[in-house]
Amino acid sequence: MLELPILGFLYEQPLHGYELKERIKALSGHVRPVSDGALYPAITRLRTAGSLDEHTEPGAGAAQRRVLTLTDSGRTALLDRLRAPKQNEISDQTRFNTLLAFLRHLPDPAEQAAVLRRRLDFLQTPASFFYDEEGRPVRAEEPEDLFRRGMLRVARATGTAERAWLREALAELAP
Amino acid sequence: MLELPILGFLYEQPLHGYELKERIKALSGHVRPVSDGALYPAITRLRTAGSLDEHTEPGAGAAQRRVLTLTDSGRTALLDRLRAPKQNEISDQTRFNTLLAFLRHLPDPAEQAAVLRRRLDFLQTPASFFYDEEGRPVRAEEPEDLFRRGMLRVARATGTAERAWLREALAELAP
DNA sequence: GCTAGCATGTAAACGGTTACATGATTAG
DNA sequence: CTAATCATGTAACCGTTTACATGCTAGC
Repeated sequence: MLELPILGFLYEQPLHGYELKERIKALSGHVRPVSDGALYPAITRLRTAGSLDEHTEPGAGAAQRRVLTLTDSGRTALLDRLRAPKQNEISDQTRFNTLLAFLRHLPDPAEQAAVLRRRLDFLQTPASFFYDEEGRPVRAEEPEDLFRRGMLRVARATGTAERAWLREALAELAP
Repeated sequence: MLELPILGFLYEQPLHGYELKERIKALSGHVRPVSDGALYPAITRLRTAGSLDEHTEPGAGAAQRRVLTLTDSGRTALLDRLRAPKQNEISDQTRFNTLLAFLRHLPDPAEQAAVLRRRLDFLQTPASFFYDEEGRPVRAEEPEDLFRRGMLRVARATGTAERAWLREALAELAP
């Protein structure tokens, strides 16, 4: 989960850990801060895997910076992950957002479109939220309580907006 | 994360593990299945904590069922968690949804409203997604690439729908 | 005879949170 | 002088995923 944004941000330019932390936090609207205990081990993993090179630079006040650069292998790893996301990166709202944030790095518009299409297919499968155990659609007014009606209403609005955007974007990518 | 839906579903009636698994999965629109390796240890934790009693019943085909019943202490634990959610249960979409699914169990409408208000306050704080590092609002057309524009557009639509619902719901709860 | 569904569990590995630890610079 | 920001790290703990393990019943 953390590795994708690390690779994604480093694709554009070398950065050190602290900068990565800022940017990853911004990706969630400054809502989900990245803990050091998650970030630095993730960097170490990627470095061990050969995706990252590092060199130190004097810090702007404070400790030495470990500036991280993406290797060719790291660049390939990023593109592979963007091209072939795992199913939970398609179905999970938050993970899919992370994917979207870096999808522009995929050089081929057809490959970008394929990812969007997977998400659209997922949002269109009726195996979902809006159907009860027997496959009957659940009406917005049906759930017994105020709160479940709210869940349904918000989920519907979100789905509608996202499907509309995905269709437009797909049209733009494959004119 | 798993403990809340377990307590929530058992609040209504005794269930065994397999049934809990089905219901928790349905809560996510059958998208996020619950693994046994998460469910059974979670049940054990809650039983050890005194939130659950269990007795066995013959299964409908196959193994014996361990039917779980909420204790008084478990009932209190659930209500406490609903009354005073942690901040990440307010800010995280998925977690907040889980909260909503069981919020009807809180007996006092004023307490229900307080939870909705926290979510509304969170959605209204401008420390968010839609503002850049200097606090300036980001326009929907501004981001450089198609995909980031999509993220923004969908996030906006979602936020608008949810805020509208929250305001209506709050009006209904405190007439 | 075989597969899908019912039903429960354990163990290893993984990734994340929280807490601990250090230390320099800059703005109030 | 002191708090915030910059900057990096480790260690204990926790919950989840994944894989392994077992076995019965009902329908094809």
